[in-house]
Amino acid sequence: MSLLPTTSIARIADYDGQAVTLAGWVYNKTEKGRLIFILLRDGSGTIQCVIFKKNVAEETFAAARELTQESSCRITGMVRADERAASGYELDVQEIEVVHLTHDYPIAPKEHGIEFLMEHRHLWVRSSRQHALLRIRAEVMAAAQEWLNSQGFVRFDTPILTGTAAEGTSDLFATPYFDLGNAYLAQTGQLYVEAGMMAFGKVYTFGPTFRAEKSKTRRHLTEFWMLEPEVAFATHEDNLVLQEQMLSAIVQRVLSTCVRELEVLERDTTALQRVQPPFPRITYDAALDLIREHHTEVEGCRVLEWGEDFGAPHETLIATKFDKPVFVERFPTSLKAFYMQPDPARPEVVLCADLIAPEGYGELIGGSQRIHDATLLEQRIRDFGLNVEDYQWYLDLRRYGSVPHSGFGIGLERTVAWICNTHHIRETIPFPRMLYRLYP
RNA sequence: UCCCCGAUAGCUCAACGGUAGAGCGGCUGACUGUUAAUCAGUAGGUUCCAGGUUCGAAUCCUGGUCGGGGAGCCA
Repeated sequence: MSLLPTTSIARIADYDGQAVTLAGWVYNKTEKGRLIFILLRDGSGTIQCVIFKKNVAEETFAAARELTQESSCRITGMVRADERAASGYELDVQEIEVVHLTHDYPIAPKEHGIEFLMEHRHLWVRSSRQHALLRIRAEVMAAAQEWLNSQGFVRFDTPILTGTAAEGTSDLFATPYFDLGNAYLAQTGQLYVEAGMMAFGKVYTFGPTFRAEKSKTRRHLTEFWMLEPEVAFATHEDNLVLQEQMLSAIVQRVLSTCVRELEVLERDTTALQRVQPPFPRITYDAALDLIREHHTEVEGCRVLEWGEDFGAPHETLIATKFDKPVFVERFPTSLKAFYMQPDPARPEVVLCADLIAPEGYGELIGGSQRIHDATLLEQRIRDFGLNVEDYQWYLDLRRYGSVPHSGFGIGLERTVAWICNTHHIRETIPFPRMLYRLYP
């Protein structure tokens, strides 16, 4: 066998005219008698390998003939630029080493139903479209963290097992926890990240969060990833600027580093190129006016009274009125979490904002300035019917060097779904957890 | 939790109360430019489960299971 070091397909252009060894899996194969084409993928890309019977040893041609879809192999050959090749290069094969011969790979190169594909998610992730989506997910995660790090943020990991419901709202997954009763899977790192903020100034937590709600839509998972930055001394205004800068940086980086993936997904990138600060802002009150004026344009979109929350149709309607993500700020206090700071000019609303994505992907970000006064915070905990004893540590943050501060949470899967323009967020995470999906 | 829809070959589907079918995939063969190749041949069935109606049920009825789309809730 060849002694050449293994080369990645992504770097094949560097080896034009040279012999290389590639290691990967057969993505597709076409036999034409004495000529065989093998489309090889190695995770970094795909390349067509060409085998002419008269140009190779008998055992090499025989090996090429027996290769099936998703068989693993090492292929040695000469890299040759070719205009007929989709990637611009082909490999003229000299040797083939079959590593493992696959029989009856379930996912054929044809249309499949979603149930079948979800049941084979562990194999489906090899397919080009899924590969592109998950590659962009990884890039969004890296872009977000590297941008925050460059701005002086420190990653501060918050617990997944918690003793109480953080916000006291949504349904939580419970699990027995030794002699301490139930533990709950975190629905947010919000409260804990505030402790980190008081220690490091600018922090973020990034990890899976869990909601036991029986949501059954294309925008919901029971396990999803959330990135939650928190900044000391930051006002509501500072918070919005941070959000639009971070999201713009993420989108622009994906545009520059994931060109091939966006092509695979057939994403119209002109809409993404517009994602630059500043983003439009409207108040909750202005949003109600907008809904009143245009509600007939979206099915199921009824006029709302002041104090009612938006439904999915309302968010869709608002999104259609702007060509960038749009902030809706200053919601009625009763609609939001207990820890949000009242607007000093209008105590009936809080200094918060939801960022609604264009193209009907719903709320990407929810953020707010937090209450920094211990007395007010304790009062709000009681008003919301929560147990003050559970929040003593959280109140401590306001008793020892309290400062105004703000933060937000951005849903990773919704962000990726929007950037990729994919219909359902279940394709933006390797193994989606949903109401009726716990396997594989 | 509520509303709507579905389950037939490995996959995607047809058969609409009267013999269980096609395409793709698999296998065999032909082919030196295919890339969801083409052509010929071939194998492949507990029609989701349990009852019921009927001379006869994939088809109609009842219950269940599993799944899909949406709402609410949320990110």
